[in-house]
Amino acid sequence: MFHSIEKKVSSAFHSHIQVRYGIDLAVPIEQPRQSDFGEMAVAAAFQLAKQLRQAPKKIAAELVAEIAPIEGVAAMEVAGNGYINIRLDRGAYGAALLGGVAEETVATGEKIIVEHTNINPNKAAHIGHLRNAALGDTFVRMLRARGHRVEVQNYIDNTGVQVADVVAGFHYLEHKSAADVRALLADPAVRFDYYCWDLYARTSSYYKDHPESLPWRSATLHAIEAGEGEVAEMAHLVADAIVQAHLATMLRLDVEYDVLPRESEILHLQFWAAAFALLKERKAIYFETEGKLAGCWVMPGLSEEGKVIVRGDGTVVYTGKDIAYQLWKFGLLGKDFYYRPLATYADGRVLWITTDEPVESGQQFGHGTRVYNVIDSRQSYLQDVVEAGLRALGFTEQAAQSIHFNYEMVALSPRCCAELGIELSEEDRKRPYVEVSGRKGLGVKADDLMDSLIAKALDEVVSRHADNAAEENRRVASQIAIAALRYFLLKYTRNTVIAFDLQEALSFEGETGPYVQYAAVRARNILRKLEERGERVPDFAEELGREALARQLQAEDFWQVLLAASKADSAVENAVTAGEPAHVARYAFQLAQAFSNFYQKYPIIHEQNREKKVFLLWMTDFFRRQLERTAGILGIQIPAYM
RNA sequence: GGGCCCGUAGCUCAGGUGGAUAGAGCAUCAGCCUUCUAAGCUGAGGGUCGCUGGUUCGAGUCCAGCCGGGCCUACCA
Repeated sequence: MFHSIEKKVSSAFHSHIQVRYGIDLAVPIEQPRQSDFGEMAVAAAFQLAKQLRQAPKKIAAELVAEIAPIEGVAAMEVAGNGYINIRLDRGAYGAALLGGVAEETVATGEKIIVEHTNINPNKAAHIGHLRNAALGDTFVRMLRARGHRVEVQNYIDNTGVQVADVVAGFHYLEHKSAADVRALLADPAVRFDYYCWDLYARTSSYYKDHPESLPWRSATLHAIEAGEGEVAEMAHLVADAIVQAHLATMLRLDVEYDVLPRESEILHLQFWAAAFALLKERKAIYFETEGKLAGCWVMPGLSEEGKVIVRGDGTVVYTGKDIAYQLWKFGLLGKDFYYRPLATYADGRVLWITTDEPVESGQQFGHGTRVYNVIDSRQSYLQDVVEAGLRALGFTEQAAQSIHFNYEMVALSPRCCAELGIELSEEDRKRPYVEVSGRKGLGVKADDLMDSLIAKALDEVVSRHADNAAEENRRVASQIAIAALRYFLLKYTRNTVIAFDLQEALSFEGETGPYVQYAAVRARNILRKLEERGERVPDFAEELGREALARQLQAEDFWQVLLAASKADSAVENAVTAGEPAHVARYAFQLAQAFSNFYQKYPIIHEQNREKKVFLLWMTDFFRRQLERTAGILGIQIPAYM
């Protein structure tokens, strides 16, 4: 609602300025500094002042006097040195909200692909992966809330070095066969993703201490790329099992996907071969014959020595396969995967996975017009290489639509490491924070963190609702824990390094997910209590006319609170434009805060005046809906009680 | 050496394309539960927006140069 008036005001000013002064000026709508200045502010007079060489104040006065009335706007006034403050017609605004005037969405034909999570399937997920998934999933929800068509892809790098290292660990260090790995998988006492977590760290450190063993890696990679034999079979076992573990972990956070494109198919279905041929043909890469990169295919330009795409031993680096994948996402490769269903989510949506066996699934994925790759900032260089690859192939438009949705890493503070019993080197102890490293086995596992959060939440829930069924309490505790975790991961803007702090992550008070949930639960309780007392929730449209609304909304408190609640669409739209899920989180918190205030200050059920009571109930209901919707965009559920 | 990012209250962080008196949470202190759930609310203290210049009517925000920190610059991702 607020958003559509904003747009109306902006375009009214834009066209008036165009006609009156012949200037094409984008007119942003600002928030006045103080709420008693009005609901919107326009600073266009300052911009015009430069071009017209007149005082801003004079121009502002002219604009206010000459512009035609705008629907929904009650008054405009010049303030300060040339601000134009705008006051809305409160009764009309309330009536429109009550009438449920539909918010227009931006339905374009565009298909947006968001790739996120993308964890190497060789070990349990850690806190850093959770940030990726929370950001990606929330951004998807934001886009969908604005009416965009979005496809969620989670790329599975099942033929890369990281999988190879775990397989090499099984094969060379533990002398295990495929049958042994199978037995391990079947053993209920073994948590396979945790087992691999340790094995991966062990193998990595073995390579470090015994560089002469590095040929193991190359041999393993070759075997995996060839796709045949014992080693390749082990790689499949490991990757498939870990993918299942990751999906389960992410599902705890309500993160779901549409399709899992796998790197093995990129190789087997000759995606890479096709991309390789294209890269060679268009001279985007060259074969190095001398120097230390002799024998490699190299893409020049981005760093001093160029980026190796094909190694001296003939295997492809991840970035090479990523170029092929990126081409496919845009439908530029002229090749396609086959798909088979992997799982069905609770709402009936099917998760598909790629396969190299020709099957007619009737599914089509890819062919996006815009692609967001949710990948941490450390990989900016690699993402630049992928983009440069597209450009070198002549796909400049698609290169421009390839968006690296980057974010800073999650790190651990030395204090946090101490609390978690993680030993640090002398050097690391002096740092402000230490990188999470799967290679070093250094990090907080996602499932462990969620378990701690749930245990803590359960304590709180049981202390308040000891009488409720244990199962109910567990469900509520889990919803609270997930809300706390998602909010914690989302409240930082993308380019802030999160120095993970256990105390802060475990907090359920202040600016947290549970605070938002609590406000929504209270709003629901009011409506529930009303019915428990034998009263009915009124027919708001019936009882609250425009005059009544105008009367009630004269109270500044009520008006401000309603205004805040009505800005959900505006907040989400701005957050989409900024590419910043943190903005939605902040809005949700502010909304909850406004309601908590309102709740504290005004008894609703006990209000004696009928009109006021109905009005307060309507406000409560409207708040509840907006809060639930916004929380939903953050992937936060509202528990039945708290 | 080159590229990207960060520096704002004791701590952790927000501060749309420059604009009105720099904000929030935590922590600290003082209050509020016989009244819709205290995971809450009210109030207080707390700031040289890293430093120095520049652009401008106006700079936390833009530009330059410093200082401090992080990441990348791999035939790992």
